[in-house]
Amino acid sequence: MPPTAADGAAGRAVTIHDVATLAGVSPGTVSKAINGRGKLRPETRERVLDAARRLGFRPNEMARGLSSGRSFTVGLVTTDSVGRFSLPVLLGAEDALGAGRISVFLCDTRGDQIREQHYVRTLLDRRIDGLIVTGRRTDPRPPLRLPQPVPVVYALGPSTDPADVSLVTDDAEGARLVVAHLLATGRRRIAHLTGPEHHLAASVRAEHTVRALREAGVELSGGRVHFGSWDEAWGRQAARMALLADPAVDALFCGNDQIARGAADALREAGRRVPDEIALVGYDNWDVMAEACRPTLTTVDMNLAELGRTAALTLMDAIDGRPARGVRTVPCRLVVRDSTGVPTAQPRQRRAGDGG
Amino acid sequence: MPPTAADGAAGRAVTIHDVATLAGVSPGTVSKAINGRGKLRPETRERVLDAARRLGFRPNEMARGLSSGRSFTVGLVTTDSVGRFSLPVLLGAEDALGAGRISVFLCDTRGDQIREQHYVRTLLDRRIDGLIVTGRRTDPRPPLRLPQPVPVVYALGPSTDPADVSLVTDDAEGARLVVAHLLATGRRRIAHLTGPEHHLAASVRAEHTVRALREAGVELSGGRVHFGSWDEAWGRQAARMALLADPAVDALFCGNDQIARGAADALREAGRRVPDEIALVGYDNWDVMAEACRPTLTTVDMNLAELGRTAALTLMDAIDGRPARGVRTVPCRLVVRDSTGVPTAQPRQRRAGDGG
DNA sequence: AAAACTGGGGAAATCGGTTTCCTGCACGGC
DNA sequence: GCCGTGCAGGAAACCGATTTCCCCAGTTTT
Repeated sequence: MPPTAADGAAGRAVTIHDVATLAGVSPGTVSKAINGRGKLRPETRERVLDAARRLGFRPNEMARGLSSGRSFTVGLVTTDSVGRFSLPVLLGAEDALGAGRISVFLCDTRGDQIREQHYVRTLLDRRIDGLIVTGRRTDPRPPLRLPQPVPVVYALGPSTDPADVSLVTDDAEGARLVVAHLLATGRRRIAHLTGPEHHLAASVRAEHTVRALREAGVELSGGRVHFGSWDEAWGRQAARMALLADPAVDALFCGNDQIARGAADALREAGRRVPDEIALVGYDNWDVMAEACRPTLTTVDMNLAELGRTAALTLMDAIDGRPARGVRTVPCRLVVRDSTGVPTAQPRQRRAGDGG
Repeated sequence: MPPTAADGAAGRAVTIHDVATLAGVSPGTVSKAINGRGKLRPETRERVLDAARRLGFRPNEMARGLSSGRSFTVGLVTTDSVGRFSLPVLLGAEDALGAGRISVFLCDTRGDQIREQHYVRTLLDRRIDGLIVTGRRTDPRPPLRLPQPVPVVYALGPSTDPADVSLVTDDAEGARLVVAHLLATGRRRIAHLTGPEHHLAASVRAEHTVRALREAGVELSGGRVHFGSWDEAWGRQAARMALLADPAVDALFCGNDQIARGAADALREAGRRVPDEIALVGYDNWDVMAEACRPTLTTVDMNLAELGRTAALTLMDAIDGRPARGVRTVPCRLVVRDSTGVPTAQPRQRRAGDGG
């Protein structure tokens, strides 16, 4: 007795052979009917498809992959645990790949080289069609050691090998956007508070901030960038330093949203009104920080999901025989909220009991 | 010419047949040698293994899965996008599964029923051995509609079907831990500020908070739970309400870390010193909130990674023929930081410039 | 010395599809 | 009426492993 659509727990899964029997044709013909290959009478094709439908036939992807040589799977390797930055990239990639009927193997190496190597072997054993590697932020990483050549795309953290293709955020553009916005809203004494100088993200943003200001004929408030760490405590401290260095400072551009939030607290405690007396800008558009900040925070969104999507598309191109190389940037965008409101404007949406 | 370990880009992958040829045996014998099955002379086995090593042979997992009927893969479906809570669960599960030589397909349904159904079909087509489903928080969800029976474990958000097995956090224990800690450190007028009443997490924690207090012969400060939303703005507002309702309140137990953080800000602005005059407790142990809070926040850690690991182990048991059923809780733990320091103690670690 | 074991390893079926090659049939042209 | 043509679909090889079955040689048993 051949399985039926309603066999449920009872029988084994429906195979192409069952469909062939029901339709009164050979398995090969079923394959052709389903995949639209070969020459078949429309009537036959319809009969086969109907049989497949009646049995609830779903082709075994492992068997299919075995003969076709393509598994329609890719590996998603996050070298440095999945975090706040890699997660959106991951999801963006998974989204785009899913649309391309490709399934995703998730591998979290927790920053362990041994584990990374192990995962790569495992993925190759499963005959993945390609690999996406996300690293930490923008700092480059050595390329994956691959026993066999496989299409790879690096996302977020680029490969040090220029022959590889990498997708990164455009921190230079982000800094320029912020500076342009601050200048356009009338700020002239702009300070920059950011993370550790040895982080590429911090140094690149700082460099382009200074450059953009200089091109506009403006000098950095306080004369130097305040490098520190990425947390709120540093934001509070750095804001106080900036006020001390230049009491007339009228804007703080922070290297991330946490620093900005710390700065917001320090400014409030120092009695400086944001945005009336001083504007505040963050980076990352991390909703819980940007929305909880008082006032809500103007910040740069790096479009990480878009970066992930682009990485997936780039990978699919490479799998289809159109490889790419080099480092490519994904545009970011400025998200304007209350912390850079036009200075003369009154604070908007002052919620009951939400005293600044 | 058979492929060698160093064939790299040139040739096709090394197959069991290549190994057989090099070792001078049949493919079947190679399989036995590698998997430790059948009867082989030690000398033959060694010769085969050596040949495999020399060629860098790695068995094709798709072929292996086809004959064995097991794919050694599982699907990880997050019904409601991957977020702050589901991510640690995911990673914990992936960790445990990886240790069991099982690879993980990641599927993010973004809360879309259609997409969920699509993913389930796709995963079944790939002949996954089992499924883990993570939902949003503790609120139950209808079970997955499965065309074929497959082992499933629900994590974080339980299934409404008691025949399924679900793993959830132990919110009752969390509330009891907090109350016990507050009472033990001498607090007696304890208020509870939390999220929307219709969220199970909020109502369960509230219920057990009240119950634990009552069992200790203490009434809730203000006489009622302050339900609201999960954000900082509500935390600020609710804290002010709690102070108004009971000016002598000496502890605020908050339903999550964001509410607690908002409360911390409101308390500071109201001139109440934490923890000297009033203790503050959060829930979730979300590091960026708990560590950035002034003072650092005592909170409940739900052990979400552990929950994910347990879900994976439960699933592997089910796959091996030992199914489970019912809702199981994973113990949580209290993380004590400065916000509940013994009232008489001086604030510790007063960092330079970090005025409270 | 014949019969019965036993250990070692090969041949071939199998998993579930895909794809190539080939055949049978109907049709058209001469 | 015969031959070439083309269409529809079948047979079988193949993808890369696993596993059963079987055979052969050497050893033990009677």
